[in-house]
Amino acid sequence: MREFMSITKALADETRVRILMALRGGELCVCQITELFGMAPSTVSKHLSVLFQAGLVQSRKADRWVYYRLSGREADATARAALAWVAKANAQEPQISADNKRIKQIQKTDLTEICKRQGKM
Amino acid sequence: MREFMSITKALADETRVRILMALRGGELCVCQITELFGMAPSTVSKHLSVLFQAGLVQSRKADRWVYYRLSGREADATARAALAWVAKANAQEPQISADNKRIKQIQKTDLTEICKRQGKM
DNA sequence: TTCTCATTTCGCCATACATCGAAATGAAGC
DNA sequence: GCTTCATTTCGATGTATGGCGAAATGAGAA
Repeated sequence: MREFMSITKALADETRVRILMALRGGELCVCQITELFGMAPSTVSKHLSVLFQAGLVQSRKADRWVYYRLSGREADATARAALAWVAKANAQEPQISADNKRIKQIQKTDLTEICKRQGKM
Repeated sequence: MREFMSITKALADETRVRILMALRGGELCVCQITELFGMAPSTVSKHLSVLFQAGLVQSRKADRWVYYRLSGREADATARAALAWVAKANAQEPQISADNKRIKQIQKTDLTEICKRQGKM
């Protein structure tokens, strides 16, 4: 039950749901997600931590950046079902479409450039 | 998105999840649910209100009591999928089994008797 | 080792929410 | 119409959580 509640609590915040939907297009590094929401890096990091604790996302470190992606086979059936539910429910949401557009732009920018901007927060 | 978040927020409380699982055995009146959790009637009523706003449960008034049940065809696809996910994820939970046992006991007791006890809260 | 720098952790503040008791509601019976 | 009584609403309180900035972390470069 504890595990299940960690998932529902993770899903009970709009920013975290938007992060999950953003990751459907493939892995993103912390600074890219930070850029997408215009929030402080520490805030985004905390959100990612909550999603990770719930088993909904995985991370890998490469070069100077940490990349997050949706959990696949690593996740148990409940987490996978949650991800499927979230994906289906929000597929048509305007907010998500807007996010996806923005992500495409962000992905064209060099990571170093993005991180430089965030140094001032 | 607002609708979806109302569902995830409704699911982000253990008591509310237990209520949903309890209702899988059929409709229950407010005082029976109150008896199950040993909470104040006002607290249980608030929880049921949250579940109702999210479209996860329906209610009907009969005699002196209000009965709540899981939403069926009334609910949209997202809410129904949520209920299915919750049911599957918690089917084997010890806490839920214990609740189900307790409910069977409660259902043997007369509603008037249950409500009398709660008058003192 | 020392420096750099993306990320995380920590401390703080404001807001949201679970819970309770008391008062309001409103339907059924007298 | 008045009373009863299950439920809901209201108001207050403590706790949990989202947000930020500052400091800590830690891996790679110099």
